[in-house]
Amino acid sequence: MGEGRLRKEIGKRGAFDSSEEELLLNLLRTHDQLQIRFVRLFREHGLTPAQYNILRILRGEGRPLPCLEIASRLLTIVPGITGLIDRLEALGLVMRLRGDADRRVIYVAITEAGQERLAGVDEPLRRLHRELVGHLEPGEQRELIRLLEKARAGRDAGAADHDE
Amino acid sequence: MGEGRLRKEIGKRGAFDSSEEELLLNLLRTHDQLQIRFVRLFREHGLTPAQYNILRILRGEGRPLPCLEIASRLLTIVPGITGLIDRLEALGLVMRLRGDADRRVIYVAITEAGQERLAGVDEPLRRLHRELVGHLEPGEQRELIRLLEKARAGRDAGAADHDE
DNA sequence: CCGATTTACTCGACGCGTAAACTATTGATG
DNA sequence: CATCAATAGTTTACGCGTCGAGTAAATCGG
Repeated sequence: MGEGRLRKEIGKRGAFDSSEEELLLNLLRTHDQLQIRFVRLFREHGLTPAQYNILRILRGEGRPLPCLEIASRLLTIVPGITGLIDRLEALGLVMRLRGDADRRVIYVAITEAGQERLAGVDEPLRRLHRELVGHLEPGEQRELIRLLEKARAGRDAGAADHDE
Repeated sequence: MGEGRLRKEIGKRGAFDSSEEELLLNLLRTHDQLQIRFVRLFREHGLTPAQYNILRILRGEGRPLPCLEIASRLLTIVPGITGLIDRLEALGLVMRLRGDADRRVIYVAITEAGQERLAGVDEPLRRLHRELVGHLEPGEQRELIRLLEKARAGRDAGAADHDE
């Protein structure tokens, strides 16, 4: 039954080539389903996931950040940032500040409206978190976290500690 | 200790709100890192992930499929299919066949070139699968699969039909 | 001080996911 | 047969990730 379910969902013909493949397809599939829920929630609050992430980073940092700093934390490639900031600025949720020391840098700051928008998302988001994975036992959650971290460590193990 | 690492990567300020949040962020983050590798591999073969998935579905099924049938297996919303098929057709990897019985239906068939393109990806993809998660013990892989399925089942299971 | 390089960011183009509205064909109903 | 609803697929519009190329400000060699 472990393999029958995903195979049916994806519409594959034969068995999985390997347990690695089954695992990765499960991971991708799970992500997709979760993502759909997050997208919906953010949309209800007039935000996209990318916009939410930027606001979240700015709030977390507590000070304006350069565009490139934001980009590096998003794992997103640089050029996309401009448009994202454009839209957030048009929504009045962030503002651009030109740097004094280095005038090449443009700092992005979250506005009051941005803070409020974010605050409105906090509680529904917590509820969604519980809805999505709250049915896993605490021990299962820890184990899942451990396995995911181990999976990721396989790739960047040696590089993990060179912090950013 | 398991929480220090992701927090540093994402650039969060405080601790996680909950283990649910930590779990979900780990999942999203893991997916992103894996996805980067898949995208690269497919690009080396002149394909995008979406294009690969369509070819894979067609090969797996072994017969032409209607557009909507493909869309339903991709978890992708319908309209995107048109453009995907357009590009695959332009690349000569699939072709459209008008249905005899029902002339509304357009069947999509994989071509010889499509089969060959796909065959060229098979082995590198298997290698990538092993590289990405091959360092997990077989037991860990099974457990991870089980936990991911359980995580997904929380959503699908009872609530699948009331589909908000 | 002038020109070349570097840094930080922007612009244009393409692929794709999503939603809303449209066309074409089919099947049911009168 | 005429018409209307449902179905298959497309078009259009927008947001976003990605790539390649471009611009403005700082920095460095002369």
